Amino acid sequence: MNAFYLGYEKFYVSVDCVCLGFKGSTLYTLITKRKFEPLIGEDSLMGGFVHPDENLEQAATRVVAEYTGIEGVYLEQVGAYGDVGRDTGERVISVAYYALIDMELFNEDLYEVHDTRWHNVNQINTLIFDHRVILADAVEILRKKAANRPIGFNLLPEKFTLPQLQLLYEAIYNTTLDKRNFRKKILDMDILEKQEDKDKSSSKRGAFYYTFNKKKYDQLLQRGYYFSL
Amino acid sequence: MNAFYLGYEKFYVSVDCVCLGFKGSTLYTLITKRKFEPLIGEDSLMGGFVHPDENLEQAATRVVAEYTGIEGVYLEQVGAYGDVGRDTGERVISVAYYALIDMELFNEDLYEVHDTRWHNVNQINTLIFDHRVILADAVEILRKKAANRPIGFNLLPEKFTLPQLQLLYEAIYNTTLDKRNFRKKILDMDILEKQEDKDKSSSKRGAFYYTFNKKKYDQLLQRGYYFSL
DNA sequence: GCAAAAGTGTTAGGTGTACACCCATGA
DNA sequence: TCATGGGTGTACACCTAACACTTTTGC
Repeated sequence: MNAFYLGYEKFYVSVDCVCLGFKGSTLYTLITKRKFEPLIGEDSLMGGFVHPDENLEQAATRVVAEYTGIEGVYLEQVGAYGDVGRDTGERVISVAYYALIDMELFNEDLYEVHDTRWHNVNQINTLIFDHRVILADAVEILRKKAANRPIGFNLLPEKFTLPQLQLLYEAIYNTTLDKRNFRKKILDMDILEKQEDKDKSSSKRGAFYYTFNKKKYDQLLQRGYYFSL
Repeated sequence: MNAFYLGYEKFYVSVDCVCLGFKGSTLYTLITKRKFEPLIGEDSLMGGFVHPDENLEQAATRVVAEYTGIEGVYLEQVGAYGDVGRDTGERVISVAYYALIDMELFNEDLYEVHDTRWHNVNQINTLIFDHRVILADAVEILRKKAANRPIGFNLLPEKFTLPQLQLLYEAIYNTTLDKRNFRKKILDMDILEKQEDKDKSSSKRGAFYYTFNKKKYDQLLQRGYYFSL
């Protein structure tokens, strides 16, 4: 116990998690109804207080698992939010993370348990406190990151098609991309494995499945290869 | 007072500041000797505990002013660091910022007051706790940011020369740049104002001074102009 | 007059972008 | 057989990167 520290105030510290998912051609984020006062019942990001025995990222992992049923998701820190009046109940300093969720793994039983729903990222209205800012910052960081690192795969099932992947990037960047240019670029990176089978759910002809080859990706990274989409 | 919050633990929250400066052709960072136990006397970033009545950025501004004598520096958040054992005294969650300092404004009286010194960023050895990681992360973020936003000017005096500016970018990216290409690119952005007078300190011929035109820069930003260096 | 840094244009190669048609299949 | 989405190659414009010589001036 160090005497020096004693003169200073302590704070509640929480983590707030932006859970992002992708389905069809739109990006979704999970929103829950706040369970306690103040602002009980209002739309909110998933949050929780940090425990004394866990790191920040562990806390975020715990919260995401609690609300989605998925362990070990891809997490990235968005930043710390500590304005004096941001939480209208008490002074709470929050560390925000975004999580990339494969929506196929989401446990739908939890919809009721926590009163959650997936919302189109571009159609979010009011959220409590500064959660809209956190959401906007998270999406912004995802955009930048996705432009140099192939992290989008975390939003897709293990097997996905190129049209699906393109729709994902179009949703992230909120734009449209040229099919031929997109395919050329992504295939030239040599980090995808073409599968034998096809997804026939969205067309008669069917689109070949691909998988992300993380081993190849890591090798290329080490050789200083620069990815950009 | 909300009953719900009461069940949770509170934490010490500090800010740690990476003060970056530039002189000659090298990037410097300010390092201080820690003033209290544990690890008293060891090399450390500038830090301080957050006060109940201030935001995180205000805390960082306060700490930077305390150690440099400069108010209102350019600040950017690096992230939150909260591993359980990171501070070997108590559990402290730290929010890190980097500050871009015009070294000409630095108050040298403070060298003694706080036992500080400027060190070449590339020649930092051991720092306490996770401060080396914080420093590395800060420089990394600066590099990325400097590539799309002309923030380097915050490291230079109001009037600077193009050779100086080039040396700055070479220091940030740790590389060498072609003089003609660099000048063309930066002048084409149309955010610099050529002055009448020259800096004769580094050559007989002298190099023209320039100033950064923030108004023009903001206009271009609003028009969606994309900067990149 | 010479040393030392400031300043100045052009070209080739590569990268990004625009663009249109055929293919496979189920209904 | 036709409607629907999957899959493929090329040409041009632009941007990046490489490169060498002249100018100024204090000593």
